[in-house]
Amino acid sequence: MKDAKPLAFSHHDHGQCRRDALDRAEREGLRLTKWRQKVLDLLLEGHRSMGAYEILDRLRSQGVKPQPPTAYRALDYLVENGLAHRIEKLNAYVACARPDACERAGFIVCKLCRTVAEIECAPSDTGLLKAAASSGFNAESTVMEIEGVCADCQSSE
Amino acid sequence: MKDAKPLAFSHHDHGQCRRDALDRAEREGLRLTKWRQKVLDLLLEGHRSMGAYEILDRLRSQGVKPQPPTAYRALDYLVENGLAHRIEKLNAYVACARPDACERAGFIVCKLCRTVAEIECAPSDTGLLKAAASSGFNAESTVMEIEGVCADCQSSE
DNA sequence: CCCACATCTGTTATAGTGTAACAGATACCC
DNA sequence: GGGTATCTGTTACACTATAACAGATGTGGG
Repeated sequence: MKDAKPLAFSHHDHGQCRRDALDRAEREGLRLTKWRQKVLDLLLEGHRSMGAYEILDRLRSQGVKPQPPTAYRALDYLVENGLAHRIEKLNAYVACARPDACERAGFIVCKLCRTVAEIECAPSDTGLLKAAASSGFNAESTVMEIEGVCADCQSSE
Repeated sequence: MKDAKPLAFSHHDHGQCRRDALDRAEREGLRLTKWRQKVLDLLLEGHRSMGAYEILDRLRSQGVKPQPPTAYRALDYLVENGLAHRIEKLNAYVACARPDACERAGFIVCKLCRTVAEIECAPSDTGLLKAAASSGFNAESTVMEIEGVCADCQSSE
């Protein structure tokens, strides 16, 4: 069964996640400038989502002093180009974990540790889309998130 | 076909929507205090979502001068008790349009006029839930939203 | 009735999230 | 090498949301 254990919540070769993301950026000729690279690096540390101001703090602890727009610009670019996703429930951002299928992504979000598992959702998962289409609605983006508490956080409560 | 035309995007007896919501509040013995009543009334004017500060402005134009916590308290109560929903994509709130089935609700959200159609999503719509359960994740809430432009706003662009 | 308790309201202040606007620097391409 | 597009730095501000505490109101039991 596919996705029996969402990646984020099981042990895996995370270095591979990182390489996949960087490979993809190169294949698609994306311009990873200084800030974009730094922000992506932070997000790729794991499958934990980070708020824009947490990212800013981390950048500042590296000796540079960027302002909020710097972080938001980098995040906007990464999201627009599929290297990251925004988690609406948390007002936070997470690296894309499925460069191959980052459209139709759904997210399992632990509200305690902010870890995010990215799941590929089949088109049939979105009865909403049919209802939208039937009324002439032009769909542009979808949000599918489940929020709760992951197994690790449950056992350490 | 059910939901062939989402309610919010078609002409309908909106008075009935309003009565359904108020009936439900009474059946469940919910305490609709002054502010909760006022805020619910505003949301029930239509199927348009409103931000907390838009609600505040509307309340203030009625002669009273509530502060932000007043609006947020009323909204929190309405959401917790199923009389309203929060739309994450818009940081906004909308009256519940399906008092009979407001769990498992999904939303079709016009980003221009902020109208929101509420759709009942079958359990099968959430392959995410299976993936979550398989990793011992304890799901507490779900977000399902499609954002785009409704037929009306497309034709008047 | 009236007391005790829970709930709701009023108020101040502040935290957290996100953008507008504009000037200056850098990369890219012909 | 010059013109264009893109990216960066900076200031200031807008929007969203909550903490904390005092006071008012409602509710049920004796």
